[in-house]
Amino acid sequence: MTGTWLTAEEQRAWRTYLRMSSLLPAHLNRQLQQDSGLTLPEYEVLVSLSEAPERRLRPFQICEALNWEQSRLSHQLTRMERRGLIAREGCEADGRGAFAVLTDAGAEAIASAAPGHAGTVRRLIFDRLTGDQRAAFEQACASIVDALTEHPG
Amino acid sequence: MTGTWLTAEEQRAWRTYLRMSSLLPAHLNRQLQQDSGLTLPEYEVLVSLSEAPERRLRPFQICEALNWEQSRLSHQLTRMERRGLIAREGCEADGRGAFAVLTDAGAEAIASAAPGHAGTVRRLIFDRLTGDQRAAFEQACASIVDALTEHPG
DNA sequence: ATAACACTCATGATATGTCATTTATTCCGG
DNA sequence: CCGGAATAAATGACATATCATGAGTGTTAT
Repeated sequence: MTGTWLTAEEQRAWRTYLRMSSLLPAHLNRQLQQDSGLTLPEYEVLVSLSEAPERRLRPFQICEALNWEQSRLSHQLTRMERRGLIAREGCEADGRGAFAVLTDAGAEAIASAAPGHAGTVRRLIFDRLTGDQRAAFEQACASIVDALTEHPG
Repeated sequence: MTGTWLTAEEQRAWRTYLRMSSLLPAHLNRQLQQDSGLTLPEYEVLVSLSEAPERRLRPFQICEALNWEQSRLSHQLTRMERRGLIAREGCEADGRGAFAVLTDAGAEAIASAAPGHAGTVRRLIFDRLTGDQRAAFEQACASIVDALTEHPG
């Protein structure tokens, strides 16, 4: 279906990407886990909340921000609530809704984890790319995101 | 730890990447699942085997090819064996070892899934990148892979 | 008003991934 | 040879992700 195969260059690029996409999250996850006891998904949720007004967001907003499935987030919030990183509150404006709120412990955790994580990202990635490369990389990622979000089907 | 934060441009690039890295595998996985009943991990294992001499590889070779953890592969092979996609055989040359062998059903599955998958990858990614962008993207991925594999620590 | 539909979120079952440990074998220095 | 270290692979316990579904609430057209 859909015609042609990938060219040799495309194949090579694609496999390089696959390799990277397998190694990078695993590495980041371990760095984070060892240095601060947080997992990468936890970190991402905490970042979202820490940047939100009043340290709180509706779950569906977190889903949009992170491009997660609703159910994944719900389970994740349950675990994070159990660990004291966030709390759940009801939403007065919308009876269906809820809020995920950053606890003090969560704020502390993200504050202490962020520098090490950011440093790792910078060292692994941005220190090794020229400005042009960084721009091209971002552009490529943006194109792919567009392709995935533009036509809903 | 490790000093400076990310610049605004780096942040933006990084978040774009994160967005892409969340959307792309999910999309590919669904396309594959719906069109051919295979999951992305299954597909990757089958590709490795289908390219190997005699359609067989030692598990540790698959791990190297895919950068997977050994235990993940072992569980995956168990599931794929149960589904009839691969078979396990002993290794005469090395008593500890084993072989994962592509079955006829596995070969059929990968053959029928590959064109659709490749087409999706091309359409989502390579059709939208100029040659320069593709090269820059590959280069960026390669740099990251280097960073992650060079110094074992 | 109210019925049909859409939205928000949670849950349970299942699939998948990770970590620590175990078993069996090979490799290598004495 | 032989004993200790390293390698190959599997396993069980647990963490996480996905899928299908359900319960409760809002929204809208008639």
